[in-house]
Amino acid sequence: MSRTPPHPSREQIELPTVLDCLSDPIRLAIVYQLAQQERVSSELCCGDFNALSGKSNLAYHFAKLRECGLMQTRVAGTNRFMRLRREDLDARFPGLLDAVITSAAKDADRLQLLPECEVVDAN
Amino acid sequence: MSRTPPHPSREQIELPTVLDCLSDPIRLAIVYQLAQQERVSSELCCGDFNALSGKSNLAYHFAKLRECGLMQTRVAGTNRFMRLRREDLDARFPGLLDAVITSAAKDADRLQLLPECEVVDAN
DNA sequence: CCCTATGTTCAACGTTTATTGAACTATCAA
DNA sequence: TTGATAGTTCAATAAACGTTGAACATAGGG
Repeated sequence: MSRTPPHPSREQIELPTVLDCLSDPIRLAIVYQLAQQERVSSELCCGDFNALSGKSNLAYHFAKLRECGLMQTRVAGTNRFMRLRREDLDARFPGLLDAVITSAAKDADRLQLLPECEVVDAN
Repeated sequence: MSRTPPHPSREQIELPTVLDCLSDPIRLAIVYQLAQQERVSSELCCGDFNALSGKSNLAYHFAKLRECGLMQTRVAGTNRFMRLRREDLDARFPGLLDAVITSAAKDADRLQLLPECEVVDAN
């Protein structure tokens, strides 16, 4: 349980897989929360998402997000820290991640996302 | 079989549903093809997608695309003409559709999309 | 060393999904 | 009216998906 799990290379990241990953409400909430955390340029660990679902269900969604290339997992002691693969995603699919985050932010209440911070555009 | 099928209103269009719809390779190809057609400001009918799959399978995907709000279906005689709901989508999710189309265009060969026209950015 | 905290893995389950072919409906043209 | 064309609907099937709880692995603190 201590080794870094496998990640796809930048070129292996596929559009349909990424979209499918983002289409699940729980995973979208995870990505949204990671995007908020980007502003503080820091990572989050599994426990920070406990509000979203049970531990084992979250582990399932974390694996999907990692395998599709949306996020990086770093193992540190008994914790796993994760962050968005912003650079790789922007290189492969320019503007996509930002459009998704912005759209999610607009619908934050409908999607039951944490308000967390102020949002760019009011509508 | 002659009445216009139901479409969601602009406000009823949901982000996860749209992303899920776009995550299927056949539906992504349909949307991509409709986006190419936008340049000629014209519509396409079901038969124009016969290269992608069988008729009944296409009808299934058309229904999904319509129900999630990605496209409009107009009935004319024995034909159904469709177009992207560009305005509604841009209003709800600014930049999202363009980012998806651009990303798909970059991966056109990998996604087995028709080359159709020239593409904005080479990479 | 034990105990606790953090996460993963596994088997089980019920649900949804994409795909098929056959049957059907509707429109148009001869 | 007959036939062809365009597309939908239905039932069936196999695969994938999300969720659960129990068992497991690992690391750190007393």
